[in-house]
Amino acid sequence: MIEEGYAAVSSRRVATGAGVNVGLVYYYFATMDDLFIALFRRGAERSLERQAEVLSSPQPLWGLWDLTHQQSDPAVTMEFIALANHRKAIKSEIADYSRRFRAMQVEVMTRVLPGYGLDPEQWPASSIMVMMTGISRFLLIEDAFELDTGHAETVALIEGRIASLEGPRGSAGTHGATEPAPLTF
Amino acid sequence: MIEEGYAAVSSRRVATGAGVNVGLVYYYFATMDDLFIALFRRGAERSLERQAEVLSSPQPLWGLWDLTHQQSDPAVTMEFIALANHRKAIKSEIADYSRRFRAMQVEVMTRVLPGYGLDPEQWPASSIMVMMTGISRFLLIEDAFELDTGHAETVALIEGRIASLEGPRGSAGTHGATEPAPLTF
DNA sequence: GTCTATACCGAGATAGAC
DNA sequence: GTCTATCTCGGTATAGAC
Repeated sequence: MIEEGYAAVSSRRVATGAGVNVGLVYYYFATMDDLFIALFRRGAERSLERQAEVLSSPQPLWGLWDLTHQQSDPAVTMEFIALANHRKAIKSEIADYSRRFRAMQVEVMTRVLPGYGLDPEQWPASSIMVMMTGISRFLLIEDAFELDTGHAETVALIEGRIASLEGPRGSAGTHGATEPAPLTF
Repeated sequence: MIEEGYAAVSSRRVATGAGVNVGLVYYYFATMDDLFIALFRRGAERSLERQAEVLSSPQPLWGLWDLTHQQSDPAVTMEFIALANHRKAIKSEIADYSRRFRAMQVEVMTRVLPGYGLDPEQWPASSIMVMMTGISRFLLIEDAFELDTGHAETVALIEGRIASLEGPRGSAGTHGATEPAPLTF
């Protein structure tokens, strides 16, 4: 899927890769869509766990930011999104999990951000999450195309804001900046 | 391609859709990749023209922001990105055009943003473009999945910043805010 | 330039033996 | 559970007549 795209994932190739017969693939997964959904679900569950971990850390913003840059292979994500464009079952599966990811983020951030001196009226937790996620995903996609115009500057800018809110990366406990950070995310 | 994904685009179906014979498709496009590249190029050229237009308007920030929300069908974009993951020729085609889009944006913004009172050290034009593009693309993708948590808030936030720099949407000439806008993008 | 005809392959999926 | 065998379809691509 990563190397050749979802269209290259066939029952025959899965069988061969597993050292097994084609019929057996259909014994476990009635259709190829079922197989894709099982694959997605397994990955999503793992990611949910990892997100829960970093969100419960002393520096959830740093945790989330770093998580995107490490974990998520943008290629496989793009494949699933493309798949979802024309397979309803997969689309709703992705939508369900995305809601859970977002809900978990917003729940934590709504509690944490005011302590950082961020006015929730001006900087709603949900917006912070949408913007942060959008930007980091976009950076990864561009990376895959070897596009990097403005990337270093953007990373520096975002990480500067995170640091002003949570203190330097890895310095657990020093967050809750003494001088209320400028409201500039 | 939009309805069923790139994998559903076959020489046979293209031929049928065009009311023409399969052989003729291969007469014009030696391989299906050539056809995809031609398709992408045509769309990209049109988009480049539209971008040039809005960038030369009196409110280039508003123009760019609105352009993403109107024009770009995220579905077809996703399909091309997925395609690019495993077809080198398409990948480099997309990369080339992306560089041209970004270069055009940065060129204009580097001239324009200082006049808005934005310090280029703190807010490099390239970063503004990366962030704005990333966020608006992300919003569109989520929309396709009927996810809208935080969307309204984020749009309000971004549009508020644009308005503080360029004045209200559509009010050409009133930009260059009289009171230097707070440096908060 | 457009068509007919065809070669060849791999896809999804099922039946039925073991 | 696992395999063999097979059906049916649609994919890419080409040769060659018109």
